[in-house]
Amino acid sequence: MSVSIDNFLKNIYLLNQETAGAVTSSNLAGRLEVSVAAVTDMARKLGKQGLVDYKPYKALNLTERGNELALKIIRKHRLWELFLHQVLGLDLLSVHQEAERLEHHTSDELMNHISRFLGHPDFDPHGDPIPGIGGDVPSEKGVIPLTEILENQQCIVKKLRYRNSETSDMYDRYGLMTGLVLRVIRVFPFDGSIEVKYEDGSEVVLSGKLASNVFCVRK
Amino acid sequence: MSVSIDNFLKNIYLLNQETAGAVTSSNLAGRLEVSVAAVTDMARKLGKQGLVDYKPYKALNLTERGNELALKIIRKHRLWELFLHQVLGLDLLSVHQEAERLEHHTSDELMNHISRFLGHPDFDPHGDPIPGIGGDVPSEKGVIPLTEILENQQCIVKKLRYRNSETSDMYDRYGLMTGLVLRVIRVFPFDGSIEVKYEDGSEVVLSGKLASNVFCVRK
DNA sequence: TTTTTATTTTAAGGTTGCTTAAACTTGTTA
DNA sequence: TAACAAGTTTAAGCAACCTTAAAATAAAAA
Repeated sequence: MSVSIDNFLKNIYLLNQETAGAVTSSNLAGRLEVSVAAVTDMARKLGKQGLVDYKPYKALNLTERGNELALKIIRKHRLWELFLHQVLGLDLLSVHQEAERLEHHTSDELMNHISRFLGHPDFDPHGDPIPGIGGDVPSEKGVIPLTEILENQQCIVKKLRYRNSETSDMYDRYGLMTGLVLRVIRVFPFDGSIEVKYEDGSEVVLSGKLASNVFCVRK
Repeated sequence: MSVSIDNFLKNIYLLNQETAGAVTSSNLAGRLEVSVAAVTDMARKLGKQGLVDYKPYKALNLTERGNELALKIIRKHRLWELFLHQVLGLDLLSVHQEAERLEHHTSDELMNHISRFLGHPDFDPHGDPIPGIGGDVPSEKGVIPLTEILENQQCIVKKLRYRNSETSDMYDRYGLMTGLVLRVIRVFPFDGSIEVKYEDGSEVVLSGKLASNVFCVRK
């Protein structure tokens, strides 16, 4: 299984999750940073191999086998992230970049060693679920965007979406991290921004866009 | 830097060390498991890039820059080996196979984290020296083959050469590992085999060939 | 319904790292 | 010294994965 195929399958899966909609060639091409033609080629090829359900001009879907492979890669990615963060102390941004490469070059055996070392964890340091060996994805029941928390309710941050250099800076600026306890003070309908209070008593206003990427459970 | 180039440089370095002689295209081809023609191609290409000193029909040598790169890869390989063995408990054979892939996909930064985590070690679990960030190779002064130890002398095993499924089985069979203390009881000049005594009092005879791959320091 | 626009596919071609087979060097042997 | 054997290089070609540009299709607007 080549790195290209790995990434192709993985990103169909992720794109499907994130947008909850049809995965198009151009979406995927943008995400993989290759031409749309390259996506068509690969889709047809993996269609023949029974990993992707490919019909010309139609949305891309994984077959059951394709899904299994995608989950395997994602398992490796997220276990590496947690390991590098927890054991070696890498920051959340580096952790993603390293995992992005290591995930393709790690045997199932090594990954299981790492999983055992970590106590078979369910979530990575970004709050994303780590698929099990059998492909079962830990449930994120009750995890909702911060924007759905009502005024005066408390919640615990579970997940910060889309970690990249831009969002990472924002998260750091506001001290947002998984496990943080917040109370929603006010919601401003005007622009969707949300005023929250930290446990230490300090208060800040988060933009609606930022808040929609912060996921939490009600307390 | 591609995996192929990494491996090309690394194996010129290692072959040079091991045979202490000229590295030929066919030697290298055998080791890399590619055709001789592929080696010629790559040699010419890396010659142009200033990483290999290439002259047609002559032995292959690394330039200074090529040497630096080779040492960087070897550093990564050996740090991974030690880490996987010491921290995750993988056996010495798996450790090599995993490192063989991970070495090409690990950033310098991650490697430095691992090195720090391990306390900047000097030797990997096979007893091979781990090059430093600056490319300095820890000295193996006083490390000699077991065949050079005289009768009735004691020594400490420092290194078991050529770990593969064949040798590994032998090493396991005789309980040979780095750190082991041995006393040479008798040398049989007939076939070069050597009788040794373990610390627990048990005695075995090692073949001359096996003994020549066991390296140690006098005690 | 026809036309326009956006998206997708096809076609042709490039690069990398490999292959086999033929041609060529080199060094040794007769 | 001529010829041979071993080893090396060159030549031609292949597969994977990508590119750009032209052709085809689908979906939306007129």
